[in-house]
Amino acid sequence: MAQPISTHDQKPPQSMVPLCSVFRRFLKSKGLKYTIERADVLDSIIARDGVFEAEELLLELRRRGHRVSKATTYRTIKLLQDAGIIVQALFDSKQAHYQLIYGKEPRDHMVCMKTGKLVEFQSAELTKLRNRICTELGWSPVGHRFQIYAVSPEAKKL
Amino acid sequence: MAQPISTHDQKPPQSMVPLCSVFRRFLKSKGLKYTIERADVLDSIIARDGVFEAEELLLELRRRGHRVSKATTYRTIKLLQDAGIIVQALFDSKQAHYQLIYGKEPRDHMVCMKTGKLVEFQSAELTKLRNRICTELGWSPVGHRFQIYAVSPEAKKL
DNA sequence: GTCGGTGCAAATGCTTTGCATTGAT
DNA sequence: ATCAATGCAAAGCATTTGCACCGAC
Repeated sequence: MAQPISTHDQKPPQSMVPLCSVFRRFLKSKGLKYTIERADVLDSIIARDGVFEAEELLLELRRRGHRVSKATTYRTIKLLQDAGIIVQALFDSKQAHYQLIYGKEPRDHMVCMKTGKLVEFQSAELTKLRNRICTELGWSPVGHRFQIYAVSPEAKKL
Repeated sequence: MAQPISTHDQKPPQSMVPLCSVFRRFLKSKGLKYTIERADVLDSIIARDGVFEAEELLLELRRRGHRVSKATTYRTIKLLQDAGIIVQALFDSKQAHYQLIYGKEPRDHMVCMKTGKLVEFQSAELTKLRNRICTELGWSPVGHRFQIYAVSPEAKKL
């Protein structure tokens, strides 16, 4: 039912069209340009494949030898949201967390209250429930965010 | 199944013990004091009964003729979170939203993508699903946050 | 060659904190 | 009387923005 997803031992299901093309097409449709900096930001996001925050992304960019300013990184994050490639995933109010969603199944999160461990999972049942709730109330579902706060098996042993 | 909740036309199910006592007891257990300001903040939160943000709470306090500083309001919000009386409900990364939870059933949220309309609802099925997902993965559920992004019936007509 | 893009540093806006004063127990 | 709480204003931090220069189309 709920499928846990390791962020490390499996490749994400990529859509046929590479992400950079999707982004480039989006930019062109808005009369915007596909620059090296924007490509570098997207590359680093793909490299992290999962949940990330702005500061981490900056570090990843530096690690890969890319010299993109903080301002441009934030500006690109915003564009990628508009393009529907990433979305915000809020865990706390301190800072925004984002996740790559284009060409992926919706992923929900389970956070350990003791260790902070984060596990992503998918649940088709949840999506069905969401759609049912919307229909009952006359709304049209667009998306959702589901976060479970729990104690992980490892933390229980501590 | 999913029960929509109007925030206006019904009293919240209050627990037997008044909230102020719960708070006072919490403070005492921590060697902290129950001050007029803290009581005023809690009163205003109860008056709003639902989701609120810090700035709104300040306004509610002023409306009721209470003179509580911004600093104290934020400090009290933090204490109320520690006491398990309110929790954060994140809708966007701009600012924190909080909701009163003590003595209430867990409430989830449906936000209209077009009008920003917010509806709270309860779904026992969701909680059951949450528990099932946790059990399957060996975790112990503590709480959850579920937000549906959708288009409301009124917005569809626009 | 033209706009839009970039980096920098300054500005924002929510939230937190240091400090002198006030007040609950 | 004591020790924490308050209010104010200043500080923090993530994020945004103004502006002069740069570069993709």
